[in-house]
Amino acid sequence: MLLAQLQRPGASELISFLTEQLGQREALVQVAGEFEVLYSGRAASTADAGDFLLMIKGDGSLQLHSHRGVKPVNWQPQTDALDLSVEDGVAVLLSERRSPPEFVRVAFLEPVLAQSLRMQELTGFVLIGSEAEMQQSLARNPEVIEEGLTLLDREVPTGVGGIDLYARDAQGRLVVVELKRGKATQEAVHQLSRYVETVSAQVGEQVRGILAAPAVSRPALLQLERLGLEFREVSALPDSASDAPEQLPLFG
Amino acid sequence: MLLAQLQRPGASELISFLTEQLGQREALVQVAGEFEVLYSGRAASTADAGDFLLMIKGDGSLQLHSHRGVKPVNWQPQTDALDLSVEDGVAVLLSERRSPPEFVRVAFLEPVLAQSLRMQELTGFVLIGSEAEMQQSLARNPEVIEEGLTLLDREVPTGVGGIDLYARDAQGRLVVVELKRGKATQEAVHQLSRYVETVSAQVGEQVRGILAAPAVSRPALLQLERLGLEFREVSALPDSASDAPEQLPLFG
DNA sequence: GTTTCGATATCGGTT
DNA sequence: AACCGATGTCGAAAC
Repeated sequence: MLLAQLQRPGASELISFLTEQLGQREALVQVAGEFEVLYSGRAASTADAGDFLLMIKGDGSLQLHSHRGVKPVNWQPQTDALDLSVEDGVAVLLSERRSPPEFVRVAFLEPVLAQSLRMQELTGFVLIGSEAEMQQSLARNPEVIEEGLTLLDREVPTGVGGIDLYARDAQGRLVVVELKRGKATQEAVHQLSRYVETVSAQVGEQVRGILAAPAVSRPALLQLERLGLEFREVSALPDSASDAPEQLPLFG
Repeated sequence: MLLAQLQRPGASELISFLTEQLGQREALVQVAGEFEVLYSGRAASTADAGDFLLMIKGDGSLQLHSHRGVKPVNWQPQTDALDLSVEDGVAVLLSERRSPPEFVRVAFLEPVLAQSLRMQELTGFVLIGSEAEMQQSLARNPEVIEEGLTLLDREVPTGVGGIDLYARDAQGRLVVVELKRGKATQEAVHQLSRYVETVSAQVGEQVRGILAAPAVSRPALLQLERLGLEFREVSALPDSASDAPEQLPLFG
C-alpha cells in the first residue's frame, strides 16, 4: 500500500498532485481542508465554506465528508469526467456525471492535506443474514414457518411484484409468504395483501397470506389482523451469529 | 484544522494515538492499512484481510472503506463504546453499539497511516429540490397540478400512511395526490391506490387519485391506467437548477 | 423509544 | 438502458 502525500499544498501544486494520482486506477485519493462545495443534479445543494474531507476512489466514486455522520454531505457514485483548474489562485475540481447529469464542484480554499493510497481489491467479503439467504434457508425448511407446509415456488412474478415464497399448507390451501429480514412494517403488510388479492383473483380460491419476519411493528400487526393475514416469527440470523462478540467464534 | 499523523505505527504506538485522538470531540480520525474486519449485529459479515481505510468521526460514527463504492464495507452510525487492545502484537479496535446491539471489530494487521483532523461543524447547508419543498410549492399553487383544484389538507393520516396532498377538484370531487421527487415506480402507484381505497371507503364517495412526479416508469403508468388513476408531470427542481454548471449562477 | 417516510438514496440483479 | 426491490439502508420528524 503505497502512499504519496502533500501538506498545505499551493493551488498549482495540488492540481499537479491530483492530476497525477487520479490517473491511477487503484488509487484512493483524499484532500482535507477548508473548501467550498456545490452540487447540482437530481437536486442541488450549497453550504458555507468550511472543513471537508474529499475522497475519490479508483472506480470514480467521490464523496465529501463533514464533521459528522456516516453519510457524506455530497457525493457522486460515478464520475465520468473530472476537470481541474485554478481560479483566482484557488484550485477547483469539477466532477461530472453523465447519467443522470450531475455535477459536484469543490473549491480548495485552504487545502491542508492531500494524499493517495493504493488500495487492493476487497476479497472474500461475505454477508450473513440477508433476505436472500433467509429465503434460501426457509425454502429448504418450510416447516420452520409452519408444520406441513410444502414449497411450490420462489420469487413468483404476479404482475404487481414477486412473491417470496409460494406454498401449500397441510390442508391443501395455497399460501403466499412475504419475508422481511428486519422488523416488518405496514408496507410489508400492504405488499402481502396485494399478492394475496392478486393470486386469489387468478386462481379463484381462498389464499392464505403469511408475513414471516423476526418482528412486526404494532400497527402492522393490527393491519394484518384486520385483513385476515398471519404473522410468523422467523429470525434472520442463526442464533449464534447474534450473540455478543465474546461468545462468537468469529471474534475468537 | 490541526493535524496529527503517524506513519507505519507499531501496535502500542497506534493504540496510544487512537486513545488520545478519539477522546477529542471535534476529531476526525483515520487509519489506513491492511486490516481484518468483522461485523456482527442485525446481520454479520467477514472478509479476507486486506486494504481498508477506517474513519471515525467526533459524533461516534464509524466507517470502513474499501477500494470502491460510495458505501463503506462496514460501518456504525453510532458507537457507544470503543475498546482498544493489543492481541498477539496486533492492535485491535472493537466498536460497540447498544441499540440495535452491533459490533465492528478491526484488527490493524499492518497500519500504514494514522491521522487526526479537527473538523469544524458544517454550516449553511441548503438542499434544493426535496419532496418537502415540492409539496410546499404545490400546496401554494395547486393549479399547477390541475386547473380549479382546491387544497384541503397536507400530510393527512389515513391509518395506512399519510396523504401528501388532499384536495377537491372543479367538479367538487375529492382528490388524493401522491408526490414523488423522482421517477415514480409501481410502488408509488400502489401507495396511491391504497390511499384512494381507504379514503373512498371512509367518505363513501368516488375519490380521484393523482400521481404527481417529474416522470413515471412505463409499468407504473400501465398500472395507473388499469386502476383508473391519473398521472401529472410536475418537475421537482426549478428549471434553472437543473442546468449545466456553466449556466448556473451557483457555479459562477 | 417507536414508527414512518424521504433520499441526489446506493447497489445489485434482471429484463 | 430501464426497472425493481433489498438495504446491517441512514436520518429526521412525528407521535
